Amino acid sequence: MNAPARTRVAPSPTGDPHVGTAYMALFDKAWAVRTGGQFVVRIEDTDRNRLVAGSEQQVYDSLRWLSLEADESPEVGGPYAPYRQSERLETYRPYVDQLIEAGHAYYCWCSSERLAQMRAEQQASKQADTGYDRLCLGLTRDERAELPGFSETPVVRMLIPADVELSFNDLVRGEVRAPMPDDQVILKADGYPTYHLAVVVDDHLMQITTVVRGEEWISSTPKHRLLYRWLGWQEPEYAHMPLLRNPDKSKISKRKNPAARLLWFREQGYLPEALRNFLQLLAYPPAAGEQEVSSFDEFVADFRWSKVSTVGPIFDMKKLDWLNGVYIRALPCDELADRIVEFALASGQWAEVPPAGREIVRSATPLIAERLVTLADALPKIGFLLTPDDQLVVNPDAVAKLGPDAGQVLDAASGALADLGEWTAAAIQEALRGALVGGLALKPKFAFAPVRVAITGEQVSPPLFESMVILGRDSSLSRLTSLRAAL
RNA sequence: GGCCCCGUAGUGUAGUGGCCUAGCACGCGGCCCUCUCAAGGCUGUAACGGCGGUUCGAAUCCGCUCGGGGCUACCA
Repeated sequence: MNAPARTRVAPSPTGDPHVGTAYMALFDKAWAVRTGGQFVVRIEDTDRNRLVAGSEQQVYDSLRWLSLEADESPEVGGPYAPYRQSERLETYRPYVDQLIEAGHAYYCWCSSERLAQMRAEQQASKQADTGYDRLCLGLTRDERAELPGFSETPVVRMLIPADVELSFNDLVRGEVRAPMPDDQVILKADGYPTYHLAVVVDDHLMQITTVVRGEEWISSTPKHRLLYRWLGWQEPEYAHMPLLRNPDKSKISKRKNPAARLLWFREQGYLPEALRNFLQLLAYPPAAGEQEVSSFDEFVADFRWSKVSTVGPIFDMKKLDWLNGVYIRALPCDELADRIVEFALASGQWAEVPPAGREIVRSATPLIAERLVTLADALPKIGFLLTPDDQLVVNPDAVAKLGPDAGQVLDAASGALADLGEWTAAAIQEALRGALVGGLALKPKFAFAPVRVAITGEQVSPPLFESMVILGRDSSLSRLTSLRAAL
């Protein structure tokens, strides 16, 4: 058994929460729960230029929506607060000074213009190593000021030794080699730390034992390990997850893929448990004989890092649709009905719950549960039940496809139903079968089509007889009559 | 350009030298069921990027090659 792990997800509040945040959080949380540890949310807001108001709250809301609540976060607090990097600024500075004093870091006054020019030249000359050229290394401010490309406010850079260790062990991939780093900036001119410094200091101070992050960080890991060593701290374990992809195989992005926005799934009417299962599947394929549909508890019970995939998966929406259907069908009908109502309100399908709306949704949900892909599909399917008879819109295409005997069928149906003793699905079916299939010698498929169009306005609908029960006898007869008159 | 990660059907994958004439799921096609559409049942389709090794034997090991991705910021 493993020691209790502390894991963390560290989103940047730079817009709508990214689906990758939930993806990482799922694996973070799974490992924390598995080992009896804690899952922490830390907000990485050191990039002041890209901050977006409200984005942080959306992170908490969407993680809660997915049942991936943090044990510690800026929202709920915790023993290692503050959990927001912008509130930890004074925390980082002493370590920077310590590194400078020890000769592991140095000031750099190069202007961004000079840096850009240097990079361009390196590109043009197709030089092998493209890192910072160390112009400022060993110089005082005044010495450096004599040289071109000077900027008054310095940054602090790491002094990467030539023998930096490039290999490390990864929980998912085993032994991994990373590229040679350059003299990375760790403290920006505005006094904010870069990710590299902040992540190491915070992870250490917050006692994070297992760093779960995207594959794109593999190349930065040697820098982080160097900082741990210089600061005399114990390193965490690393788990680099495969990157989610767009259909064109590039790293998933909001520009190319609406599903890169975590909120998109909620807006589309996906169930959080289905999305959670889907995200799990992307990086944690079932072994032979195992099920794809699995709960979070089952996921946790079985969890092993070695089972995590190393290949970046492309989002397969068809699979998500299928999974969502599986979860919808597994929900108790009353709960599904409540979620449909909730979704209708949240999405704007309904401004408010119409009279009898909730009851109608409840009684109609059993009829449509197995016909739904998302919650968004529900209301359109039962709109005819929520519409007053005189406002029912009958689709002209549906009418056009009816046979020439439609009028006769409707008359016979009305006749059979007018004096029906009990208004139940079974009784309605029996009466209509007798009158149409038996009486008019029609095939069931053609016998019921005109009735369906009259009742629902469409060619395709939830089960007809059950729908008529919900609608009631008066409405049903009135609709049969209206279509008869309109033919 | 340099370094790193990855490469099984349309998609996600199982597979760690013989059990693989390559399994599963989604998708797609067919049939059954059936008041439409779904759901469900049965069934079909389709893949080891390429080339060389190692071996009695390779999807599995090695080399090269091709392809995709990532990093190469005072972004994370």
